[in-house]
Amino acid sequence: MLPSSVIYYVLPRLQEMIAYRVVQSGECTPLKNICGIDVSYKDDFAFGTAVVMDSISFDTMEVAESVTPIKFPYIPGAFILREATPILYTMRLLRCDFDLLLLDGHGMLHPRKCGLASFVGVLINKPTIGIAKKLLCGEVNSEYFVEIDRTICGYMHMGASNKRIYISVGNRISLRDSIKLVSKLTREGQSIPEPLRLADLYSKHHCKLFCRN
DNA sequence: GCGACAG
DNA sequence: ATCTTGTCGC
Repeated sequence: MLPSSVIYYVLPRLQEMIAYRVVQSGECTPLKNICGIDVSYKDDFAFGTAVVMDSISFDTMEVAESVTPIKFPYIPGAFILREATPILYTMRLLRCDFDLLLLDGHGMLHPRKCGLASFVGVLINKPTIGIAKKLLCGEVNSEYFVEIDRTICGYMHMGASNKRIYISVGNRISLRDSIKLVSKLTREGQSIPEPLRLADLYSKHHCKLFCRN
């Protein structure tokens, strides 16, 4: 089992170092191939699914799936311990390239400005956006921006059926562009951007199929 | 000390 | 996240 000193001292220092590398702005180049990765869990295994989709046509370009052993428990604020490895492993299986990665969890909307999307974004040095269903920290202001210590770190987006999601910069993109892209990539009647919604759907499906044998 | 706490 | 049947609602 993981020593608590790693969770309470080593990991936070690593997160602060990674947060320092986060770039909160992006280039003007069009983001064509969008990747969404999500992970489901069953017993001792993590089932990761990556979906790459064309941002204009919404055509699925590629799907990759992986099964890896679960190494860590879920600890709020230390989510990267549990989910980063399955995500990186699944991403490695992709044959086609992508311009933007969407992840289930926060980016810089995090106590140490380094949630899952920022951690992975800095590691792979690509644009990433964090999309979470619940707040880990911060307060929503009157304009739906989420503040930590009076600094804007994210945005609360109202999806279909009054379902809300919290958007934050992962890496190499602005919050403004993140909000725009999430809206653009979300289908009518849905609240989660399509690549992530499919990744979630497929990973749960893969998980159930796998466990029936 | 107590409660809150991404998936 | 996952464990789980029927059930309330658009």
